[in-house]
Amino acid sequence: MSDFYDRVYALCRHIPEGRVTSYGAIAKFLGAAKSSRLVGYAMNKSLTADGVPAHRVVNRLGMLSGKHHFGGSTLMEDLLKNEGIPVKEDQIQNFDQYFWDPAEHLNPSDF
DNA sequence: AGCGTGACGTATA
DNA sequence: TTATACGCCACGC
Repeated sequence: MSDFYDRVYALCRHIPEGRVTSYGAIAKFLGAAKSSRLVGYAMNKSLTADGVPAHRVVNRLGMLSGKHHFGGSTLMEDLLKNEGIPVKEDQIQNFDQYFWDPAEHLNPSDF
């Protein structure tokens, strides 16, 4: 397992309940701002790993782009709603209000 | 070993 | 302003 993935997983575990972040924010925080796709790829793998709240990670528009990978059901949506995050039409409402920026809450030296 | 792919994001037209 | 193009890099075939 590559270091990059480990870092992504570690970071995701730091996402507080009821909050979400974006692939780009994660990539940027990990120093791979141009590799946001890799973050998404890593999340895909994380579906099989536990301790990684993949449902709290969405694209920069707050859209549930990965919902299709959650078994094809409304699981992701339910999980988010369950944490108090309003989701409608595969999109988080008031996204900026729930957005959680790792750079503002985590210590880069931990990674 | 090489090629295509992808839960994104930014840059152009 | 909306639509398309391209870069990015690890992974699977």
